[in-house]
Amino acid sequence: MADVATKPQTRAKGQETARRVRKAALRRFAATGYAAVSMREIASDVGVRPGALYNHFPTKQDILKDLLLSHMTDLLEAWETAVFSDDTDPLEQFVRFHIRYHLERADEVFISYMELRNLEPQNFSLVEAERRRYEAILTGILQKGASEGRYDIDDAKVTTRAIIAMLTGIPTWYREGGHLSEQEIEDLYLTMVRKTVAPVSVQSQTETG
Amino acid sequence: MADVATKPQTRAKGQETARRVRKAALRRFAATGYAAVSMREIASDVGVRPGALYNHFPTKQDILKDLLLSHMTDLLEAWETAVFSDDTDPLEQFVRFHIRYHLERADEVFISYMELRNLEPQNFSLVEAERRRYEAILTGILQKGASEGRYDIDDAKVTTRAIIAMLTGIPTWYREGGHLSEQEIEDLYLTMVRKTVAPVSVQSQTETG
DNA sequence: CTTGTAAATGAATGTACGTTCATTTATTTT
DNA sequence: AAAATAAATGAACGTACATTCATTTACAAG
Repeated sequence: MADVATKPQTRAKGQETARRVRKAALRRFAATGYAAVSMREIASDVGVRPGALYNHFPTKQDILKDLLLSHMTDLLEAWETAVFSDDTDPLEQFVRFHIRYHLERADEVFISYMELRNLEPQNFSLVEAERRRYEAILTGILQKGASEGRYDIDDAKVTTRAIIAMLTGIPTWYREGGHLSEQEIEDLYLTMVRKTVAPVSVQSQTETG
Repeated sequence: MADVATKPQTRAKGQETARRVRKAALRRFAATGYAAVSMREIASDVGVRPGALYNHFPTKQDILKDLLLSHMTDLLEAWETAVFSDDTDPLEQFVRFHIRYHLERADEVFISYMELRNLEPQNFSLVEAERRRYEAILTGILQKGASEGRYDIDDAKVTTRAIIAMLTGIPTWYREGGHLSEQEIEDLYLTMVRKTVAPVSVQSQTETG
């Protein structure tokens, strides 16, 4: 066996600590906000002295940047590697994927929205670029459907933001064990999203005046 | 003239200071978050020494509670006193009202969502109760429309949250002077909301598989 | 004019913060 | 076995924090 496979225990231990720092920081940031969390608290969660954190992250700000950026890149990678049966409506794929991914990562979603403003401008730009890439996926699906006459959309970018806001709001109120299953949530939202972009051809109007 | 109308200047000055404290705190909390704002910064904005703040608010926490609670009660009062032409679709009334009110108060909306977690449990409950009252307004409109066959809705509460999330997301990206006017935003979202709750009677399906 | 009171000051309290660093411990490399 | 390196420690750094309070200023009431 070549020495490629050897895993120096010291380095492995260090990476494990870094992982635990990310995990503890994520939970704390989501619970009370970036500014309200001290390095001492994170160190205490990890089981280490505060100074040890600086072997893994140069500053507190870098922990936040790491969390927000990797959330977006993980999201994009998950979409790119997700496998769907080819004959599924792309809009259905996107809606179900988005709901599932975000319900599994309530803390990441929360801090990605909340703590953007605590990023230094340069780090903010990095995260925003990834966010736009993600939105562009849905915009592309909508534009393709519209050009083929399957959807009726006034403004693809506004509709993208409306749909993503609608879907991303779910983790703020959904609780496991509530009266709706995750599957039911998916189905309800898929129906609403489909109606939002549906052709208005023969759709009845709801105005009274 | 009765002495009811007299305004002691000292007290008037104090109320003006309290108003300026709220205003400064609102802007700062929205910009960098509750925990990241110091009483010294607020005092500096107001043009006063830090100790003077305690003549108007017992603690920093009370400033936050004041802002979040009054945002919700102001919102409810604005809805209750809003006058619409009677023949307007209630759903249209609600959508236009919500968008207008929230676009005018981006900072209040932002901190009401962001800083809820920084409220002590008792204050949190007060604000949550008001939020539920507001959601109930839209739920009522949806249920009435559904019972009269004008809307087709699977779950009124889920639909309420979906619509409010969609609408409340607008201030996160809308900027005055952008390529869409506030009127155009209202119209675009009204169309999407109407379609979301429209009867599916003859609506075409968008599935491909 | 005196008394009362609301508002603001200026200084101080003790506490907690992010970060640094010389040193120690544990593991890997030569 | 020696040298190199990664990881963690423990103590310290200067700074900033929310809040308190005796005192002063400015206005109101009797």
